[in-house]
Amino acid sequence: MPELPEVESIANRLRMGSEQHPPLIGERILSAQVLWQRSVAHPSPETFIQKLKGQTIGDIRRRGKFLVIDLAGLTLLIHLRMSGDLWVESVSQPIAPHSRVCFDLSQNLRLTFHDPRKFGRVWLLEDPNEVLRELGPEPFDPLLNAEVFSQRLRKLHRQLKPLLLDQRFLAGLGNIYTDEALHCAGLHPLMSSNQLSLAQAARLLACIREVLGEGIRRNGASIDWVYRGGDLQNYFRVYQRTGLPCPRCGTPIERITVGQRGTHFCPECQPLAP
DNA sequence: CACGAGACCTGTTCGC
DNA sequence: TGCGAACAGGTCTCGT
Repeated sequence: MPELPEVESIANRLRMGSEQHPPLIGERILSAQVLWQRSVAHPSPETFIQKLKGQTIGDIRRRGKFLVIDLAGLTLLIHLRMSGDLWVESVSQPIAPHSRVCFDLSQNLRLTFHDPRKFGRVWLLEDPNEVLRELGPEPFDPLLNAEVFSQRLRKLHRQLKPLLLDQRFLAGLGNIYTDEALHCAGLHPLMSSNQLSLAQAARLLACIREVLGEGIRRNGASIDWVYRGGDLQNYFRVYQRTGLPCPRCGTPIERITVGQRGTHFCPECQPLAP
């Protein structure tokens, strides 16, 4: 589910608080419960529960699609994958179905990792880089300029869509924002990365930042029963718009499957060079 | 190295 | 109405 803008929105809400709950910074973890064992990637659920007890929440931030929660000498990483979300509830509430890991906090608060599809994972690590070092650069990293991006694209021979989804190449893009960025840049999802000119690479990078920035401003996208909060879904240009007119030229949007992912594009604005 | 398929999971929507 | 198929914001692993 959540891509960079959704994870950033969630991290911001947990850190700053909202109308529903106070900021979680400084909250003490009184106890943790693991309701689905495989949701804890590391360490064992028993050790996870034992080490978390009495910890205090430091900063809460985002790296790629990971939520990063600093504790004292330990870091809690959470990846929401397809259907994960984080809820802040009262400890007096019954535990909702599909809750996988619960953290009971001071002030009668409970942080719940809710994940119907069970794909999400949490890690408790002394060194978060054990997991995070595999990630590519952040899309907004100022060191990632057009020249650097162009060279990274050019030294690989990969289709643009699967490449942009590869978190080792760039951290944070998922299916929605990749389709939107490729449409913005006028590039076909099957185009080979080594064929991009410097100008095309520069445009693609600018478009990635534009669509992610719009997603962050709108607090992400909310689709179906998963994740509520943002409203970017009302502004999609191609994603889930198969057969509807391209907002730029009016040609019906097409849907193909690339790397087993639904892929939406405008055949007029995003031609595939021979 | 690059790509495709299968696995991991549950819930919703679509087509007959 | 019922029921199976298709689909869903992600990632890993294996085979070619």
